[in-house]
Amino acid sequence: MPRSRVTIRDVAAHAGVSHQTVSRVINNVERVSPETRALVEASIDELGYRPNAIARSMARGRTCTLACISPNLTDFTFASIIEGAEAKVRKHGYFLVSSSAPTEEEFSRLIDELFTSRRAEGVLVINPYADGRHNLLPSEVPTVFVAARPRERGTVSSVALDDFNVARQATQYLIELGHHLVAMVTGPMAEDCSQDRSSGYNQALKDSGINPDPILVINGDWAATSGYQALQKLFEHPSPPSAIFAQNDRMAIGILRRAREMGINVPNELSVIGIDDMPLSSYFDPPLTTMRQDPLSIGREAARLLIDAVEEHETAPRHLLLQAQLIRRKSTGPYISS
Amino acid sequence: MPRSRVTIRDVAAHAGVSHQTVSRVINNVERVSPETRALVEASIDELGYRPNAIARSMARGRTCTLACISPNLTDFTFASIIEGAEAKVRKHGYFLVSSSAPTEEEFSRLIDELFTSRRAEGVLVINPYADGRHNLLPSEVPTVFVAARPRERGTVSSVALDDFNVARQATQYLIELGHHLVAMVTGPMAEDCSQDRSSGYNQALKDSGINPDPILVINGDWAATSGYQALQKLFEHPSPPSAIFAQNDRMAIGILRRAREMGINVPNELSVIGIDDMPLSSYFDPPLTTMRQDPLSIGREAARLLIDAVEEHETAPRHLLLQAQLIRRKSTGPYISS
DNA sequence: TATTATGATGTTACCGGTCACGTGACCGGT
DNA sequence: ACCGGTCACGTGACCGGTAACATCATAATA
Repeated sequence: MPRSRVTIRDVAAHAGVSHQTVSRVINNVERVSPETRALVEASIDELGYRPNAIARSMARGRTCTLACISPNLTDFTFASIIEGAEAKVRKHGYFLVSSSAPTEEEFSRLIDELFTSRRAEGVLVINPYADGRHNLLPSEVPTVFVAARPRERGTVSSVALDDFNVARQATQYLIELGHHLVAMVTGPMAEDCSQDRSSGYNQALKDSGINPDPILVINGDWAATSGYQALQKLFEHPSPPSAIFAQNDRMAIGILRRAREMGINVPNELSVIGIDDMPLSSYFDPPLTTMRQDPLSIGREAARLLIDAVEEHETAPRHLLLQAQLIRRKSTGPYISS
Repeated sequence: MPRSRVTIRDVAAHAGVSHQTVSRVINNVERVSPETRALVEASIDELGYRPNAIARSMARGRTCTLACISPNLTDFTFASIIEGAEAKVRKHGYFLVSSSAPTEEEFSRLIDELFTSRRAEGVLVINPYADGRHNLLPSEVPTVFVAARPRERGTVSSVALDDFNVARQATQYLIELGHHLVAMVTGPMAEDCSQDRSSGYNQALKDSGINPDPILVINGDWAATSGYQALQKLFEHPSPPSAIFAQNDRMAIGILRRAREMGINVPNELSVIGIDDMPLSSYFDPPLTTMRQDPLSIGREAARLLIDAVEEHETAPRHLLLQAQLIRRKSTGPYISS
């Protein structure tokens, strides 16, 4: 790293003005005569001057760096959120440092590294878990939660899928197809998300005058395996469901897999719907009907809220709920009485 | 952002020493007496002092920030590489700014933003494309290429899958199962990766005394659709292959899909192998046999090389090739003559 | 004992910007 | 002609660290 870069004072000397005038030019401050401005700009070009972001951070006390902490970077939904946020953030002149923190302990360490040394100006927390991460945040750091609404703290903004409504629509769709025995496989019930999706499911049933049957609700853990096992359990009953709402696609895929093994025809004997629209979900057998969420938008919106908070355009916490779109594929079909 | 944070001089005043002594303590320089050190450390604790990373960057001329540029952040392989690199980099006290640059133009703009303002000390470029990205890099910036070996420039390090060897193993496996008509679906032939995988395939055939037949090679584009179309084309011939080596899993999935539609039984009538081991590839129908690569390791290794280059432990460019592991699932089986 | 080395610590400048304020030229109004 | 105000620009300090050098007491050496 050569220290030989041209500075504001080099430009000043070359243009025959003071360094402050150069600063004014590069910051587009008015109080500079057109001639001087032109002169300085010529010098800048000639010397190939570029402002040093570090020095600027130092002087202004602003780093133009935002952070994003996610349980991992590989999950398609998380990665899409990050991609959306990164693009948005960069468009506004910031950089995004994205890190993974699977555990609360790592989360805490990361927060420490990022903020006590004053590297980042704000943080976007992707946290589907029902844990205490929000308690680990220094209160003065602008924060936006994604994919989870921190219940107690009304002080930070959040962006999430409208879980209740999306689940309601998914369930409603199955009901409209004529199914009355509609089962559900949930995520971990400790998580807000799973609870809200469950509420949406119940609401849809009630709206259609169907009595929710606890036997038709199986708790899963988002992994495909748990869907696989859930189907097994559901079909041990004398009157198994004719449709299943899986709270995410991975579990839905597990259900499809087990159905194939058990010789259950999807969609003729069983309809399955998920949430997410993972990549290649149209390539499973049968192609999966699902509620497509738009994680890129979630990321973009979250970034917008964060930037607003950092720049204090908007101080009051806001909570955004985004919708999903029903993607009809081959894993769902009208109810056929056996 | 309150400016009210405690600085090195506050600590100095509190401990009754000079700020330089405090600097010595926090940097673990010897020349400090144990008593003074203890005194300063007590003051640090009491005041809750944390060094300001920006000021440090300013003074040292080092930012402790590395960058990673990838075509996107959502592809599972890319995301895993980034996750591996991020963890490694952070363990060494750096931060990683990961950005997506789908086009060369955006790549160029990003490089400009990252380096002309001196924010980043090195860059990790994930670039599977056969384009001119390496020409857009300032030559003095430490760089590591991932997932592509820049052909001309021997000056930057690289980490990649050993495409040749992995493809050879995949093909060899099919041959060992008794197949002689082994087809291949390639990636875009402009890319090194596709070429090397093709060479590996040819080598495996030659090793077994099988004459490569150009009719059995179809060019794809990595997308599932191209595998889908490839199968169609391959089975238009009077003597279709009994096995297909797809250069990635997505195309293999497309092949499986089309095979199902055409009533071709996999693996009895057709064996299919891919490369990658995508998530859920065991949930397709049938579960996909594939060569599992370890993108986390690729990321880690790339980060290691980059840090070495930045810290000049190692100046000569190095080129790492990682291996993959055969994962036997249900999409491949012994050759059964029809 | 005088001299020199050495370790512990303080002083001052510096990194490359920004900020607050100072200064002189020029303007219009009385 | 005098005065206050605005405009264009310069001066010096400052952000919070680090680096180079100075200083001073003490220990080792001649």
